[in-house]
Parts: sequence; structure tokens; C-alpha cells
Amino acid sequence: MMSIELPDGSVRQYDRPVRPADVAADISPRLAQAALAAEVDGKLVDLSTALPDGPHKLRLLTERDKQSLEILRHTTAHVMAQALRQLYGPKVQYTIGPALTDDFQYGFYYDFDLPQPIGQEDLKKIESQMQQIIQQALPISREELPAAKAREFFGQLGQSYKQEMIDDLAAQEGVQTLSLYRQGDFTDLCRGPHLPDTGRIKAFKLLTIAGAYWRGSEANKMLTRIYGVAYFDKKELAAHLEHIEQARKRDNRVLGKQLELFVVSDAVGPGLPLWLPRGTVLRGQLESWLRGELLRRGYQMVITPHIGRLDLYRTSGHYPYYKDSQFPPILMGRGGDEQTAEGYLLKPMNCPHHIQIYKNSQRSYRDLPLRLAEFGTVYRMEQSGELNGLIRVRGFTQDDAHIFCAPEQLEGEISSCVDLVKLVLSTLGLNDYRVRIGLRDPDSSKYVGDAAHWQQAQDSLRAVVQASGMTYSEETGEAAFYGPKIDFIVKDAIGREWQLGTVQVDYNLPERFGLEYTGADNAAHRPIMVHRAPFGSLERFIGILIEHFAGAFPLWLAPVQVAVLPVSEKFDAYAQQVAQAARAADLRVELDNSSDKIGAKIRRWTLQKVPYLFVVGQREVEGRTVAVRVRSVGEVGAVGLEAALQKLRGEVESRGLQPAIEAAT
RNA sequence: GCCAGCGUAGCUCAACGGUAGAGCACCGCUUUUGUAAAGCGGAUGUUGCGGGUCCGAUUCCCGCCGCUGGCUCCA
Repeated sequence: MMSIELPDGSVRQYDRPVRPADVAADISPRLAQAALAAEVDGKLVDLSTALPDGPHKLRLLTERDKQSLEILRHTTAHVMAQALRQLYGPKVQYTIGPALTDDFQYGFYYDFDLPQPIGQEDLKKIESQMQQIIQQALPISREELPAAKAREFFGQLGQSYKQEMIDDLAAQEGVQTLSLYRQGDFTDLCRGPHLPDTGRIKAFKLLTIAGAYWRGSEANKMLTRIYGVAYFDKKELAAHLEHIEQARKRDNRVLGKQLELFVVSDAVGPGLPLWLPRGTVLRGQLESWLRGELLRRGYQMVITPHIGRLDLYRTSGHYPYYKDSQFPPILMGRGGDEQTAEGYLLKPMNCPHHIQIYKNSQRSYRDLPLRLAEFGTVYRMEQSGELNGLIRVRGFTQDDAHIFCAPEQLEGEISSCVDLVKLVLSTLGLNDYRVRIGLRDPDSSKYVGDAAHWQQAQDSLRAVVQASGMTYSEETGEAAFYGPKIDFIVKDAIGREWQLGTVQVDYNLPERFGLEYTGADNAAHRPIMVHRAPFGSLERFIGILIEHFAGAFPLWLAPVQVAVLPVSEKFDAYAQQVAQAARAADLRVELDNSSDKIGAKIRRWTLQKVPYLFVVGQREVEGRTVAVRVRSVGEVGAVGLEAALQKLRGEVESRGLQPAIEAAT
């Protein structure tokens, strides 16, 4: 006797062994058709899984359930592997092929070790082979084998990666029995569940080919990864592809070019962006805004050079720790070997310089916290494959500061740093971010400093984040080599994550540089350093901002805030007056007195994403008005010149994210 | 750095063994214009760089540089 409880609370009794498929068939023929998999007592299983004795809660999954999408994509990955074996022969080794459901671009991938390289044009061929497998509607069956048998089975198939996985599963998790999934001539080691047959795949597309190291380690062989996506509905697939297409239009590199914000010139060097006038205006606004916020919070601005002695970075540890990701040092004279050579290094960090400023005078507890801030440009030899427009570069400017404080001041300082980062993000409407506390990995040798200090630092960070009420994750191994940190992470247009703001605690550098202050007790004490950067890097931050706003920046940041467009040359004089008045109101204005028709002028400045267009002609001259066209709204009609300028001033000063003029007044 | 793909005018792209072409942008002239592209005319390239095969290379091959998507890395 077996009782099955359904989600609606009804219970069905069976006196024979049943599978979810049988229950579905009992309920209705239509459900039997629609069912794809089942959730039994909270676990996903195949429709064909025989249920063990006892009462069960059962939910049948159809296309409408979110988990079904994952199953669909997983099955599609298997079909792709099967197609590859059919096309390229038994030498094809298939390794792992998971479903991805929260990835912006991709729905699944599978990593292969292929006997020959394949290219983009092969994807078409693979797709049509997959289509054949789908049309055959091959039943997918599950079977369980003892580990040794499974190992032998995959050995016969020449699947050494699968054998390795079986060995690891047995060794690490003590797995004795493994499940295999079979469809036609293809069998894969897999946990499941899967769709009942390959015919259930309604819409899929293979997207791209990439390399991926086996098990994610550089030491291993590079496999061929094929990414694809699948849906139950062709329309959803089309919508997904359209989404990606749209996102690519927001790419910081595309918009950077179109809006003339920056260029990366090959003549200057990869990853070394040149800021064009319009981009410089945008960046300047962010800098002066933040500078104001810093001064208000008791920071002091400093300026330090772009290079420093090699010995400085030997002491700090940056040179030995990050040797491979720095521009090679400038060695002086005869040099000597790398350990002792005299030379200079393009600064990869600002902290050693700021530390020398700290050391410039004797410090008292009364000086603390000492907050030294700099928009400091640093240089790092990022791997060539990593470079990306403004988002990942080799020369970038940190809105850096180092806070030297006493232990009892630490949490307060961390807390105000976190507040500042939150202010930066919220002012710009970047609300979709996640917070990560990066912790030391006790098993790794990359970290320096003693365990007690690490513990204190980690506790302080955790306490501040918890008090702030933010949701966060703790990730081991994500700390800096000298201390733990809080990172603020956002996504770019196509869903890749990037670290922006950061707050880091450091006991190590004060130690290495022998920093001290005299306490109230007249004894020498060691300060703690906090490294923090609310933007992180100006380059990356602005790259993200470009994508976030799709180039349509809020008024206070827009390189050109107003374009004055005379309807014809006859109104140039008045247009000049309007432009003058706007300039006098500290607005960044362009006057378009080209011989184009008004429609062409509007098009030009609209494509440049200028927030406000002032069209002027006979009517406007007579009424001393401007016909306003708002970027996000369209034409709103005539507004008095002074009133319009005043509204714009207000919008700039409040750093508003919404236009101050939405309709004619 | 690794795997795969790509590199043609300022931009977007075409030609793919017979030494390059369109649209936009640019320059000139005409038009003086009312809410997303007025008309006519003109100039524009060592086809990323270097080497090779060939009677002949933008096209095929090799190396380098750069870019794109991933992987790895990210103080």
C-alpha cells in the first residue's frame, strides 16, 4: 500500500509499485502528455523512477514549472554530446555539461575533448544533427550501476574523464552506485533528472564555442566548451536572443565609440584608454562630486607619483606577490639580480606612497583616524584575454584612500566607508549589486599576517555588514593577500559580474612598514589601515555606468546637457542668446547652427543621448521661450527660457535620475 | 596567458586569386527649413604588420600585433 499526496492535498492510494508517470496517467491523459519530471518529497526525479514504499508527496512538473527549464537544458546538453559523438566519432570525450538558468546569455554548456578543433560554422552542422535526434524522440532511460561497473563501462567507451569523475566521486563522497542516462546510442554519467524523451526539446540554439580548462585549472588540458540555450517555446527563444542583441548595444565599447567618451588606441597600447573630451567631462563630474563628499567626511587629498622605488614594493609585498601581473620594473645601472636590483616600478597600488606620507611626521593618537585620499592612477599588467573596454584595463584610476586608525576606531571607520559606497551606488541608481565578504582561505599559502589579526579583521567586517542590514555572502579565498575585504559587485550588460567598491582591512602593511603612533599612554602603538574605494576604479565604474544607463546619463553627468537647435539660420541670434543663458547657468550646452533641417538636428542630438533639446524658431523668439524635447519623453512644448534653465539647474544640483521637465508648464 | 573566431575608408559593412566598393560621416555648392536623415557634386584606403606560395594575394599558407567570446587571473 502506497499513498501519494498531491499538491492540492488530495491523496491517492496504490497497492502496486508506481512511477510518477503512472500517477500522471491516472489523473488525466493530458497531464500524462504534459508531465516532464516530478518532485517527490522535495527531490527532483524522472517520471520513470519507481517510487519506494511508503507515503510520498508528489508534484508533477510541466513546461510551466521553473525547474523544468533546467531539466530541459540539461537534456539538451546531452543531446548535443550525442550529436558530437555521431559527427566526430567515438574519440570525442564528453566531460561535464550542466544547465544554467540564471545566466544572462547561456542556458547550458558541455565541455568536450575533441580529436579536432571545431569552429563557429560547425555549430550549424551540430544543430541539425541534434535536430535529428530530437525528431527521433528517443526515450531517455536511467540505470544504476556500482561504481566499478560504471568505471569499466566508460573505460570501454574510452571516456577517461568520466572514469576520473567516478574515481573522485567514490573517493570524496563515498559514492557506491552511480546513475547513467541512456538515449539511443548515447550513455552519460549523470545525476539527472531528464526529460522522458528527446522529442520534448522544442527550441534551442547553439551560441558560441569557447575554451575551458578541465576542472577549471590552468594546469589541466583546455577543453572545447559549446554554449547553447533551450526553451519549450520558439517565441521564448527568439525573445532571449533579442535580449542578448539589445544588451550588446549597451556595451561600453560600442557606446564609448558612438558617444565619443573614450578610445583604446593600439598605438598607445592595449588596456590603456584615452579619455576623449566628453568622457573627461563625465569623469570630472564624478570626481568632483566624490571629492566634496570626502572632504565633508574628514578626508585629506594627497597626490603621489606614478612610479616608486622597487624596494618600496618589495617591502609592501606587492612586487613579489604580483610580479607576473605588473609591468616589468625599470632597472637602473648594472642592476644585479631580480632580488636586489635597483629600480623603479609603475605603481600597482597607492598604499605604499600613502604610507610614506603617514611616516612623514610623528603621529599621535590625536591624529587618528588619518584619512588620506587620492585619485591615484595605477598600472597592472592584466592578462591580454581579460581586457575589456573601460571595464578591465591596464592603467586605471582608483578613488583610493587609506585610513590609519586605532583598533577601537576600526569598526566605525569601516562602517562609514560602507555607507559611502552605498551612497555612491544609490545616487547613481545602481541598486542591483551584491555584497561579498572575502575571507582568508586557511589552506592557502598566499595570505600573510597572523591568524589573530585576520580573525579580528574578519569579525569587524562581518559586524559592520550585519549591522547595515545588507544581504551578503561570505566567500573563502576571496580576501586580499594582506587582509579580508567587503566587495560590492555589479553586473554588466551581458550579466558578467565585476567588483566595484571595496573596503579592506589591513594589519599587515603597518607591520611591514613599522608604522606607529604615540598613544595617550605615551607608548608606541601600531595603527590599522583601511583601504577603500567607493568607485573602485573610475574606468571600470564608468564602463559599468555607460552600460547601466545605456549611454543616457542623468543630467548632472551628461557630457552635453542641452543642445540648442534653431529651426533655421534666421533664428541664430536668438539661439545664441539661449546658449549664452544656459552657459551662464553653468549648463553644458551645444548650439547646432548647421544648415540641416530641424529633423536632422533632432536626430543627431537624440542619437548622442543629450538629455534636453531646445528647439527655437519664430514662436520662441516672440515669447522668449524654448520648445523643449526631453530625451526620455519626447516633445513637451514651449517653456519660458528662464523657467526651463532653472528647472535644469535644480535637476543638476539634486543629481536627479528623472527629468525635471516632463510637460510644458 | 590558454582555446576558438575575427581584423577592408573616421564609422557600419560588401567584394574573397585578376592589385577594392556602398551608406553614414567629412569638404564644397544649392536649399532657410517646426520635432528622428533636404538635393547635387567632391575627396577618402600602403585591405593590422612582416614573410611565403603564385604570372598575379585583400583573398591561400606561416609568424607577429590587436580585437571578440569564454577559461584562468584580478593587490
